[in-house]
Amino acid sequence: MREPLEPDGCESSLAREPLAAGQAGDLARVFKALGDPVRLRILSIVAGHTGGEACVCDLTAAFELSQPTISHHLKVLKEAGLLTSERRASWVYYRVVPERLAELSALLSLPTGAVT
Amino acid sequence: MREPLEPDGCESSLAREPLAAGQAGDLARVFKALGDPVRLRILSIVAGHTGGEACVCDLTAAFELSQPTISHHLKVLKEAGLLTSERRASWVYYRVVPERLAELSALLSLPTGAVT
DNA sequence: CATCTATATTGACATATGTCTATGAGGACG
DNA sequence: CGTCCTCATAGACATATGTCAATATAGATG
Repeated sequence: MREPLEPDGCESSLAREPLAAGQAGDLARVFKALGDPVRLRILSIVAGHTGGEACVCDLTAAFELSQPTISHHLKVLKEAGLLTSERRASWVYYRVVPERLAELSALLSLPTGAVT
Repeated sequence: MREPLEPDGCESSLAREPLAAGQAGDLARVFKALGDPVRLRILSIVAGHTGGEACVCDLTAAFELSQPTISHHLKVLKEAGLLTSERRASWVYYRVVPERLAELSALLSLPTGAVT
């Protein structure tokens, strides 16, 4: 889940051609990771955090959920390629992967001059 | 699920400010709808179909899944505001809602000159 | 009206998912 | 070295989800 979501230089759009089953599976995993309110908020907090990163303690403080639950969501986001983590001393800092978001964003933007 | 995903003229980005719990819930429902390979392929087929629309028969033909299963996925996509349907004679035609995709696309595109 | 075709709904069932508690692992620090 | 502190993993459990077979609904057509 670290490689680009699409095979090649084709920078995509859902409408370009029928999504192959394989690509659809990879993509679905990423969107599924986004398909939870807590994970969306985590992503939003990390993205908006000063320095572009947030430690787990910042996140657990932002929710009324157990620390393991937050940890679980972070794992899902990381495995979807949406976050990276780095340990510094006792703390683990998470950052968003902007390229990943950009890929999704591009995929969802339909060609403006679509054939109608 | 037909209203815009964000309250106001704020055209968004995940990083702009911590996503409120309510917005996150609405958004998550939409991303969850995208979080299935079959639904992504359905969306792709409809988006890429001549005339911008496809009838259910086009879709059932494209998968090795039962007709009720396809119907179920269409319902999920429709309730997420990603598709609309229109009945003409015996057939029901589905179309993507480009505004909805555009909203998501905008939300996922981080501000380029992000504060680092 | 009877019937056929296209699509939707219902109910059932196996699997996936989100959450928790309990516990483990990695460093800091006395 | 023992003890905190921060974070991750494991296991359990209730609920959600994807799928199917069976059935219902809507419109066309004889």
